[in-house]
Amino acid sequence: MASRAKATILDIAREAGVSKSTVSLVLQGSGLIRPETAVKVRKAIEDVGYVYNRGAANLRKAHSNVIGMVINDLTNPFFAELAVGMERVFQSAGIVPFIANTAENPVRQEEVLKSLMEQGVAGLIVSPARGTTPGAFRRLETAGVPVVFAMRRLPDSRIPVIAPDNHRGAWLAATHLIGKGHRRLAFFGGTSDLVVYQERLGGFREACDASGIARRDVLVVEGETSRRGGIACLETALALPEPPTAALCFNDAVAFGVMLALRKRGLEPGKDFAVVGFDDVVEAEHYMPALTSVSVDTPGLGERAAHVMLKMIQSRTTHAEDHIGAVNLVVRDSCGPDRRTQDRPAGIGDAA
Amino acid sequence: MASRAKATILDIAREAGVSKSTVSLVLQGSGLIRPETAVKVRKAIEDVGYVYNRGAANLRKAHSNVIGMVINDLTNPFFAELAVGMERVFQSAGIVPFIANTAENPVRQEEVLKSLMEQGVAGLIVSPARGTTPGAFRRLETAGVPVVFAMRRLPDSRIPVIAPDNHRGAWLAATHLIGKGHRRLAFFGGTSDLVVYQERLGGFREACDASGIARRDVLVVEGETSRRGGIACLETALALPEPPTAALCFNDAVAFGVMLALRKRGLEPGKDFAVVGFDDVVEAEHYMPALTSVSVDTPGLGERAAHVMLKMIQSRTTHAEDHIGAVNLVVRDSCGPDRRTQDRPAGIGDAA
DNA sequence: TCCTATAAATGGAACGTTCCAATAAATCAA
DNA sequence: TTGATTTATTGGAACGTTCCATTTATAGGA
Repeated sequence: MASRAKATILDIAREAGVSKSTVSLVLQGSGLIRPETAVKVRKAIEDVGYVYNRGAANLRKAHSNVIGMVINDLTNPFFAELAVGMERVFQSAGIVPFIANTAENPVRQEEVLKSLMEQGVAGLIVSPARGTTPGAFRRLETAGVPVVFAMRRLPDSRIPVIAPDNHRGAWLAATHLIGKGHRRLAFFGGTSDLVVYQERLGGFREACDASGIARRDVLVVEGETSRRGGIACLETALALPEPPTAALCFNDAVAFGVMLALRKRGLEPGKDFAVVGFDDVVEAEHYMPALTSVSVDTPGLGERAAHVMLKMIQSRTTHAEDHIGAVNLVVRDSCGPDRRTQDRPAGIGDAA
Repeated sequence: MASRAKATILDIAREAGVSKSTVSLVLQGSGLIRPETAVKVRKAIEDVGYVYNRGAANLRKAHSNVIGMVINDLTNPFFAELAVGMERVFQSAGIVPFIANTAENPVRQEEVLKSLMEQGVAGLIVSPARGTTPGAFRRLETAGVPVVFAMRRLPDSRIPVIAPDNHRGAWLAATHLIGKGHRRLAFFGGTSDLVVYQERLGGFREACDASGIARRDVLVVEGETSRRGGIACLETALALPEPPTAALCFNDAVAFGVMLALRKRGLEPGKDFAVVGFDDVVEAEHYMPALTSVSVDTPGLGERAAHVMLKMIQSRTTHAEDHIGAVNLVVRDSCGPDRRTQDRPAGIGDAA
């Protein structure tokens, strides 16, 4: 029924009896056209079922209004929370961010970035996949497209980063565990090729060292940053002759896996083994037992990243300051005291 | 450092000493050009740091290669699973789907659809937000853009739908509950403006009627399709003089909320109150207790939707057959028998 | 040798928009 | 009235590609 060939501004112009330039002006909301003319044009736009062709417009205009969001794991609810924060600020700027998933695969990431660039994005917010090569963002840089890293960073790059204070978060968590009387600790999940991993492990180690925990009493098990990874980590740890009694997990997904694996073995998370997560996703509060976790204000970081992006686009620069978000430990039920401490009658102020 | 103005095929042509047409041919992988020439051109492409301008190309070409995916709730892991299925098939077709979130907001959805259309998408896979007006997709239709609905449908539209057999799934779940001896049942969550809701509630009702459960013994509580909605539903139900002993929930998120609220009241899900979910997201298996849920093969539906989309684009049609996916009930630990039945010594084959 | 067939490469028009410079119409100052 | 100024509107060139119709080079057949 509808006219087959799609309508252009020329069709609108004919319909409204004005020139294409006038239509263009109306489309851009220019104040130069007479209100009555604008009304007439807008009516014609409706009548012909016009769809604006942004591709054509971008041919002339300097900037598009598309912002891409490249994330490494869509199934991790953490990133959904991050995305929601960003969307809040982009929405009020009249921008619709497009989300693309790389599924932690650098090759896929390459494709995604290429596709986004070809689309002419105005900017990119990226949480790089693990194993991303240093040169992966070279092209973006030479093209002058503003890029912001969220949550993760690349070893030597000059791209601005929005991330939580990983070092401090891990330090907080470890200190808490030690304060509960634990003396053999573990760090579960993640891989050393991630900068975040280094930071979190660093904070963890620092707290252990400061409290005089011997190096041989801290166990580090690398693994996938997922529930499955957590399960695997716990299995490895408990197979050891002298297993740890508490663990800080790389993120909440890992922690959930650990709790699951504990249950499968008939152990009670929090009582028989203490576990702390990282990120504090909304599920953490609702788990059984509720997960103690390092809260990073995820939507807040998303908002911040979006703001930085907007500012970069506006000032047509490709640089910006890093932003390290404050963290704090949310203590819930997943980490009680060390069993050995617990066996003795515990007095008030029973410190480690 | 990099040449400021971005390179075009003309720059490549100059660099390689050929015509722009030749470059274009190489870009499209045409077999018409001599291999040595192709190599020369490809080198030039690298040298000038060229980025393909898809907007310009789409001006001439009939179809773009962008497919949009519009989902109503990014934070529901269910949709992440759906997206993952789709991505699998699109990836092998060399397509990067762009995901956009509407957050269950029809106004936002309007913006998202508009933006995607302006971008010149080749097709759209949509899970419409609740409260979507019937005319919301009119524009898409007149523009001849292929659209597929996933999971949700609109009352009177002719747009093809990929969805699970909601009626049967709910029927299965209700029958299971009744078989466990429950006589006062509830349906929690969702709102009647959703077609899916009608279908699921319909299957539920049918099973109740068939088993001779009186209408006044089935309670229907509408609510948000989220954890929070589930909490609210349970509160309402338990405030009643004769509360139900079991509930089928609109989806797993609601079920999680219900279990949570039960715990808060000191009740044990599965023992004191039976709950069944819908969708069977991966978390269901890992919950405490593990959630009995209607499995719909989410990634499979995603794949199917993507295939249908691809076929529609290829055959440049805007119609396709609906696809109703098989479902089955995965029985786990969240629904034991009715307490009253349980109080009596239960014999083998203790049927309802 | 010339003609024809095939292979490879090319120029130019078109796609739908924006933006500049130019025009036309309306208003004002003298 | 005339010229200057302001307000609305407009034609045309440009943006970076594709694709058609040509041209040019290469080879084969007589």
